[in-house]
Amino acid sequence: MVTINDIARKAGVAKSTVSRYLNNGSVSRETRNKIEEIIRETGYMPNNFARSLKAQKTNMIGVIIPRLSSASTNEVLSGIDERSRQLGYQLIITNSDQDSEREFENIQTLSKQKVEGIIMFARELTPEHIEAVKQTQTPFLFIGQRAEDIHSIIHQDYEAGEKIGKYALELGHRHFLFIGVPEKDRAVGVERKQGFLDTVRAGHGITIDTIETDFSRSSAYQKALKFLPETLATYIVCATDNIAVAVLKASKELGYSVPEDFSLSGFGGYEATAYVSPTITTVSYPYREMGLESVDKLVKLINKEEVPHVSEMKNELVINQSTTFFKKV
Amino acid sequence: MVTINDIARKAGVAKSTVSRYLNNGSVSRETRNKIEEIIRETGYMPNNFARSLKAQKTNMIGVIIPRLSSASTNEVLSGIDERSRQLGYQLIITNSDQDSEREFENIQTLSKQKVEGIIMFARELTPEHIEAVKQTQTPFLFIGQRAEDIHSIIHQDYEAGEKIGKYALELGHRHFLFIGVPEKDRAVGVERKQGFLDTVRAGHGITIDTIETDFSRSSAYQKALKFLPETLATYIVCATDNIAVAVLKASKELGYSVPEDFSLSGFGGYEATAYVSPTITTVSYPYREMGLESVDKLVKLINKEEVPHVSEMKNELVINQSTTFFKKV
DNA sequence: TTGTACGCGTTATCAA
DNA sequence: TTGATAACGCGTACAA
Repeated sequence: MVTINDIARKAGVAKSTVSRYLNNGSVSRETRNKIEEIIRETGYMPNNFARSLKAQKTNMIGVIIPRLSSASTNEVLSGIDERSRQLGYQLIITNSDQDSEREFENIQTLSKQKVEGIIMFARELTPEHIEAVKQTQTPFLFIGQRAEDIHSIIHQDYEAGEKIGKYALELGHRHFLFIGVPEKDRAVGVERKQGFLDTVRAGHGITIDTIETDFSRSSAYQKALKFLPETLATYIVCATDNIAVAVLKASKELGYSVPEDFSLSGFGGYEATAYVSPTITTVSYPYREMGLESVDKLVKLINKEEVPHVSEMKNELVINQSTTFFKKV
Repeated sequence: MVTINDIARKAGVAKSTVSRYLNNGSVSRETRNKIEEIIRETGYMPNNFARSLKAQKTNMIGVIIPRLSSASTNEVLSGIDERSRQLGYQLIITNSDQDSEREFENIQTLSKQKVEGIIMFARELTPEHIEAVKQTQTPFLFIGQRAEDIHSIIHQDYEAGEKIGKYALELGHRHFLFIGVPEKDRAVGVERKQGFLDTVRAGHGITIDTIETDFSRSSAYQKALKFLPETLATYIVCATDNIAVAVLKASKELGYSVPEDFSLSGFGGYEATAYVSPTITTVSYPYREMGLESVDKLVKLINKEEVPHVSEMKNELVINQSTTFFKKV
């Protein structure tokens, strides 16, 4: 490897001079030219580790994501990438494969890398998670789940549930089926659902059935093949767009038509909802903006500025073709 | 920051002893216990930079991707993540936003980080790219595009095109429309297309029209709204699954039914092709395996082992509902 | 088993 | 403007 020493020797100057050239640039024209030439010749590149070691700063931000193949995650990630780049931070993205053990590991790894801050996409939040984060001295930000004592940035999931509930009632529906996910995920499994339930429960003559699945399309599809023929619901609320896409698929397979036989909606606002037929009514979440904001917030944390414990991102009902007025049958 | 020196002082031993404990572990029971306790108390974590600086090894692999929101990219990435984890490498993922300048930047950045090897998802490959890579002393691997002088791992795109061509001919089709992408992307824009063209051209009474779009769904959708009413083709070949999904969407919008009015196929084998109706015939690419193999190959490069310049990944025709026999109209 | 001393590549301080 | 030197945190000969 070619080091600053090599450059100095070949240029016939002290390495401190080369260093000065590299940073301030305040050197004489003559030596500057000489150094520039040697650097070009040798293809020298400063060693970031030595630099970080000295400067006690890495300019790196660590990100922990649950999986690499999620549309929403990637949107947020894209926002994180953009903003951190603007701010001169280098990103280290680690994947936990939806496994808590690996989440702990990744927190450790990133701490050892001496990243200046960590952003973690939270799924379920156990006491061990909180503990692991507190151990770390590194500024920390959770995305997606509200956490005690630790800063977080979340969606208004309860409100999103309310929006769908209100909208469905307005359409005249009274018989609902909610396809949810496990409650370990508080944001999606509890709040989103509760917002919906609290809203529709307020009405009269309402029936609400509930089914639980996971975040994968395939599970939702399999389950839908079973429950669709049995349900009396005229409006099916899916906890995510992926689930909605899968249920729609199963509906067609079984010969139902949406929204004639029942209305159907999701949450998220993924691109996929716009490229199926009918297009799916959903609540659009500002994923990219969330990524931008999360970096802003983390950087404030790094700089020890005051920031609110929880930041909430607003969302928006998007009405598409998959929902329509209740028709008496 | 708590360093190995602090631990040593508090434990009343030399830092070399602590270091030995950290690495070999060969210390007396007594000191071991003492050190362990102090480390637990202080939450000490070794500084990876100092470590890398000393060891001249970072155990990091750099990855350059064109964008964060691509299904195929993420599948490959997932494979890369899995294998590099198994092999004890830490991943640094950087995003180039489909911009050549940023690709060069990222190559630089990763080199400075002293990653041991770089995997880059290639889009278009210019002489500047080749030059930038050669500048770097870092072992380098291109994914997705064949490159002179530089190691690469690619799909059998030409063969994939052949498969679709052969299949379409067998179904009795004679009038084709190929929806392609710019030729800057040699793999998809040239080879995939050429494999198809060379195959169907061999027959008689064939007509082939060609349209060019980009990789986004929205562009393909907009264009499809225009060309679908005009085309006489009975089989539409889309260069990617995303394009196929968009064309299918436009077809429905316009009142056509697939495959009754025309057959339609894509390339890639994305999950999305299975969750639309009709499901889309495609060629399934082994993205995840490609990720695994690319790490294997890069590691061999790092260890200066002999490896073939180009590795090819096989693919497979997947027949779904969007294609059927040609029916005389 | 333990401790001393040095070097990894860089930057910062201070004197020349 | 330049150069000598110390320091960042760690690992490792080598000596004790």
